[in-house]
Amino acid sequence: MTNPGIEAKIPYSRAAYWQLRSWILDNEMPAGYQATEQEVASVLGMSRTPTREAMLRLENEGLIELRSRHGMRVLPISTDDMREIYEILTGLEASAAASVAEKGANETEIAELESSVADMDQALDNDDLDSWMAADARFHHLLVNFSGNKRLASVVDIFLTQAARARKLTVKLRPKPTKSNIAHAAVVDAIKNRDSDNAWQVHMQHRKESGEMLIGLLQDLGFPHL
Amino acid sequence: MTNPGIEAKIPYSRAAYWQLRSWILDNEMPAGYQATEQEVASVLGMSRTPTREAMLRLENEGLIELRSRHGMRVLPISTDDMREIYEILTGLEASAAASVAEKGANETEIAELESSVADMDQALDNDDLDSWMAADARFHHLLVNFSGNKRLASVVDIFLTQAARARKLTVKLRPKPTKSNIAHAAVVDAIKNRDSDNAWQVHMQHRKESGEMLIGLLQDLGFPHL
DNA sequence: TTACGCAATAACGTATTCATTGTTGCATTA
DNA sequence: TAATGCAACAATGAATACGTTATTGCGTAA
Repeated sequence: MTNPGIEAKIPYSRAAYWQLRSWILDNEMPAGYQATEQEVASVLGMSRTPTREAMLRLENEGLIELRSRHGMRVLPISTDDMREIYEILTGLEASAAASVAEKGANETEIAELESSVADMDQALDNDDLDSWMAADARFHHLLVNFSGNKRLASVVDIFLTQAARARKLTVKLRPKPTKSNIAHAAVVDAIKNRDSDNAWQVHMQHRKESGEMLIGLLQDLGFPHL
Repeated sequence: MTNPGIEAKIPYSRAAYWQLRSWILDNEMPAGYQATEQEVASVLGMSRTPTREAMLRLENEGLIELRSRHGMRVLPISTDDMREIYEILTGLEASAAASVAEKGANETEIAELESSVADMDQALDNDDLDSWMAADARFHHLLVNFSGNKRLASVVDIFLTQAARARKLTVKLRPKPTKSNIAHAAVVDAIKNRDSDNAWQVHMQHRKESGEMLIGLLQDLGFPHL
């Protein structure tokens, strides 16, 4: 009735993928959660075929593990895993920052970046860590997208997703991320000045530090994994 | 009879994946090749189910595209694609080089790196570009593996694979890659000196240059894609 | 001749079926 | 009690079956 003709029918396999993904990221399927294909299929209300397809994709993206005869298992994230992930993100996002600075960003793009930095500042003033996390995510997202490199954006997204659960756990425990805001503002400045070396340098330093901070936190708090 | 008990039975889906992958990389299924699921399954001598699984994986890895009702299509690689891929490889491999230099490599590892550089030198003396390409690949492979970052190694591998066909096409046409050998040797030196900044710098510069050279070649030779 | 519409077809997405094989639990034995 | 062997079971990997729907080809009309 509504939307006559624009029936965007989503295939079951895709629906299964998004549903499982969101359950995992929301910790409704926490790290270590295990279930057979049939169990998952039943929960999703479909057959094993599209379920399997979704699980294969999630395995490729590093969120779950498939062990024959044991079904899927939601992967825990150890501090070593986080180290790997942050090393990758550091390299890739720094590339993106340099690339954006080199080719230059238009006014709209600059405005969007600045607006996300402003949101981060405001969130910090309000001690609103949820908003801060959202604005921070937006900044990183914009940055890699403005690089114009679709593959890069997609890889970064995959690893951000892998790290998402751990970040969610620690954001409340970390010191006020004042430095992050400053670093982001500096990256925007470098982009405005078309100074790609500086953009690279600043962003890399920022990612390195925040990665080390996060890993330190996880270790101190005794999260060997998850 | 032979190998009693150690029957390493490969699942059809995995066999299909490797078979298709090798056909694509060897250009037996050239860019643009198109076939339905049923056709591919018939060629592989199995049903659509494991075939489909293999195709999904190849799609995730960026080698083919799946279009409903049209089957799979081997993706062409345009110069823009190569630009994206090389930008990613530059960032990631430079990270790896820095990481290896920072944590240090043991004698065996150094020896392996040096041996691959030596092979590259020898291949160059003999004008044997196939051997050169193999030794070059080995160097890059060793480098990312010695970083100890499994995720990084695996992502690099995926993008190297995407670029493989284009590189194969151009290696015979490019100028003698003397600079590559020098750069690789310099990276090894930086690793030996535990100079991570230098390793980063040299490797990044090398990747940037060879990427630009390759893209220039593709453009000059009028390969808009493939 | 070109555009349009309809019917036949073919391909996919999903469900179901089936054989194979690893796992689990229990009974037996040292 | 702990270890071993066997039988029942359960989960997967693969094949097949089936309904839906986009595409293609042909005939008709402008």
